[in-house]
Amino acid sequence: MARRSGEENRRNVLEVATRLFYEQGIRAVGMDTVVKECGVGNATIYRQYPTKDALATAYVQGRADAWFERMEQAAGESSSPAGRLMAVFEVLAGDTAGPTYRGCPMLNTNTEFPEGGHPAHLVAVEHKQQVRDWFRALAVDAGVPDPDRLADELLIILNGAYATAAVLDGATYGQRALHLARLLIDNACPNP
Amino acid sequence: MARRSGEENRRNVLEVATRLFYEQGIRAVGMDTVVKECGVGNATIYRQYPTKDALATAYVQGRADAWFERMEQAAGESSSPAGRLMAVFEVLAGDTAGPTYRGCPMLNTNTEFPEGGHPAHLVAVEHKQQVRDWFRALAVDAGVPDPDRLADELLIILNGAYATAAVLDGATYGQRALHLARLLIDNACPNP
DNA sequence: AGTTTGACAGACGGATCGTTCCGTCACAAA
DNA sequence: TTTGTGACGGAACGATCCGTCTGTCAAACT
Repeated sequence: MARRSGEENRRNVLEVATRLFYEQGIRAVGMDTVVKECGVGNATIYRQYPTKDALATAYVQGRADAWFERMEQAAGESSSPAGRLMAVFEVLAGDTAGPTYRGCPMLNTNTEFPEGGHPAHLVAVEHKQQVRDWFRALAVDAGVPDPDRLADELLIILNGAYATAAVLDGATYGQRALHLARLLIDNACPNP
Repeated sequence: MARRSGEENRRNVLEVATRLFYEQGIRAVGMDTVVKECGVGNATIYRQYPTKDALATAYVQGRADAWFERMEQAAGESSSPAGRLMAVFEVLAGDTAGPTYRGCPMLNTNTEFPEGGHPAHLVAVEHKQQVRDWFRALAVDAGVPDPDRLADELLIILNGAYATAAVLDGATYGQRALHLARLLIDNACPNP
C-alpha cells in the first residue's frame, strides 16, 4: 500500500477534522467519525495528535491564524487605516453570506468549552483579544480620539454579525454589520 | 420519606438542569449529573421529561420566555418607544456584568445544536427572530424611517454584546453596547 | 385494617465515547 | 536475502452516554 509521509497525514487529519468540527461542533463529532472520514487507522491520527483536545486545539488555532492571515491581506490592499478597518467587515460580509457559513469557530469554541482551563478555550479567548488589539492599533493609526472605544465597538459589531448571521439570514446581517462599521469609523475619524 | 408533588419535581428538575446546562453547556452535562444534583432517582426525571432533548428544549424555552418577561417589564417602565428600546440594553449591561454570566443561552444552544431539526435549535432561532420583530415594532412606534434597519442593527449589537462579554470582560462590553444602542436609537429617531 | 395504586431510587442495558494495544507489512540497512 | 525499524489498520478497553426496568414503600381508598 502507498505510504503517506507524516506531514501529509498531519495535514489531511487536520483538514478533515476542521471540516467536521466546524460543520457539526467539536463535542458532536467523535474520534471514530474523524478516523472513518480520514480513511486511516486511528493510531495514525493519535500519533499526530495525542488527544482529541490536542486535535481540537490545533483546529481552533488554525482557524485563528487563518483569520488574521486573510484579514491582514485584505487590509493590506487599502492605504488608509480607516480603509483597513473597513476591509475586515467586507471580508466578513462575504463569509457570512456563504452557504456553508456556520458561525465563528472561536466564538463557537468558547461556548463549547467554557472552562478556563481547556487549551482550545484559551486559544479562542486570546484570538478575540488579539483582534481587539489590532482594531485598537488601526484606530490609533487613524488618529481616532478614543481608540479603545472604537476597538470595543467594532469587536461587538464583528462578533454580533458572526453570531447573528449563524442564527438568522447570513447575507443580511453581514451587510448590516458592514454599514454599521462604516458609520462608526466615519464618525470616529477626525478627517472629513 | 417525604413525597414531592409532580409539579414540584418538575420545577426542581428544570431549575437544576437550567443551572448545569447554562454553566457547562448542554452537551457537556450528562443526565447522570442532573440526576445526582437533583437528589432523586432518574425515573423521576424521565417521567417529567421523557428525553434529554425534551429537558434541553424546556431549558431553552424557559430562558427565552424569561428573557421576554424581564425585558418587557423593564421596557414597561419607560413611556417612549425609544426608552423601551434602551431599557433592553440597560438590563443587558447588568446581566453581562454579573459574575455568573456565561453567554446567551439561545446563542449557545444555536452553536451546540446547529442541525436544523433539533427542537432546542428551533426554539433558539425562533427567539432571536421574535426579538428582532419586537425591536422592529418598537422602532415603528418611535417613528423611525427605516425600522428594519434599526431592528437588524440593534440585534447585532445585542448578540455582539452577549457573545463578546462571554469571551472577554463582561462589564466593559455591556457598557459599550449600551452606548452603541443609544447612538443608533438617537440617530434613527426623528424627534430631537 | 387490608388492598390498590403509583411515584420513587437505583440497578441495569446497549451504544458510543476517547484511548490503548497488538499483529502486520513496507521499506532501509546489513 | 535477512534483519531491524516504525508506521499502519483495526480490535479491544474502561468509562460514560441516554434510557428502561424492577422491586419497594408511602399514601389513598374501601
